[in-house]
Amino acid sequence: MTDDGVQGLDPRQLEAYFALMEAVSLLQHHVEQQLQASGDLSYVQFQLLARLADAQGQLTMTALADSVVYSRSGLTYQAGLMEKAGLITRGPCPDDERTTLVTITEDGLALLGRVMPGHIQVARGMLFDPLADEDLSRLGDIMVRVRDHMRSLPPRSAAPRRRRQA
Amino acid sequence: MTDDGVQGLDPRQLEAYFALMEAVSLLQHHVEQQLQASGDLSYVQFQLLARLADAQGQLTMTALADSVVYSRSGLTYQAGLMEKAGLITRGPCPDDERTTLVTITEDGLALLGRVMPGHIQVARGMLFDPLADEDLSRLGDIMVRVRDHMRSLPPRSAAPRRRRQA
DNA sequence: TATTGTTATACTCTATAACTATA
DNA sequence: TATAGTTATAGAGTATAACAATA
Repeated sequence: MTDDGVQGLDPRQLEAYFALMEAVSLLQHHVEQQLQASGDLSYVQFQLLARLADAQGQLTMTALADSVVYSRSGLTYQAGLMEKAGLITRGPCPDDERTTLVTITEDGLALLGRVMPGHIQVARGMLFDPLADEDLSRLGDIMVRVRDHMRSLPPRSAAPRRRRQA
Repeated sequence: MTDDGVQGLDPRQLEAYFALMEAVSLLQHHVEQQLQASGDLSYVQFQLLARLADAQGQLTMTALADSVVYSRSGLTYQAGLMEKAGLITRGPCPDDERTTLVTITEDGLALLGRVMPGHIQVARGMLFDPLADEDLSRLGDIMVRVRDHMRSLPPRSAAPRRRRQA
């Protein structure tokens, strides 16, 4: 809270932060190109497929939007595209008539499987190659902890700003 | 998912990779909101200002575009906005008449300084808080190495796709 | 001929607000 | 009244290609 360096962050911290942001930016760029080339998928769409696969194939729109940090209308847009492409289907939910259940199709799963190898190869070439095995363990351990911490912070698809007048 | 590892990446590597991507996505989101709120800046614009400041205030358009991984036309667009906002100026280069030199203004530097504390605070709250000092050193060390490796890979503003017939 | 930068254009993505329907 | 999802819309951002000027 005092101010040595920029607001109490020492140069070591600053460097770590900026290196992280830059590295991931570069990685994202390449990954996006790979996904586009190999499966005509944007990164968001890839994420959506991955989440669905990870959740036994089904999620509600809201759950899906939350899991990718996304507005619901944005998800509706993407879901429209992906449904048209045959990667997912949308259907009613037996428990709650308001809810839409998104289901990944066979084609969606197949595409995910087809795209994954190249995706991973990019990650390996850019991220893992320059790291020793030990580094990787540490990085994994650290980032899992960080991610879980971040997840525990308040989300955002829920109430961007309303909820202030009854 | 299918198993026996996805293409030779063991689950540990996969988890590290996805945790990294998700954490940085979340971080980016919050940082963007902070920049917007505190300085009416997009993250790209923040990066541009930071690069310029880091380079003693001046860079050519191409150098700037490269340093942010950006198309030159995209940079022209952003530079237009930022010039209009008084954050940078563009002028001729004495050495090479083709080149445009981008210079950060006093206002640009001031804005960068004004925005930085909050920016860092977000990074601290989301990234550094859950980490021990030791973790931070490791993360910094690792990511600097990774970033430098990535930088050493072929860039991209130079020749997007042409250069295939001489 | 190659390179720097700009322009024109077309398109994708994203979010906000208004709306429908259920709970 | 609150929530799930969609729609309409408007705006920001990005890239590609064509272009002008200089090297």
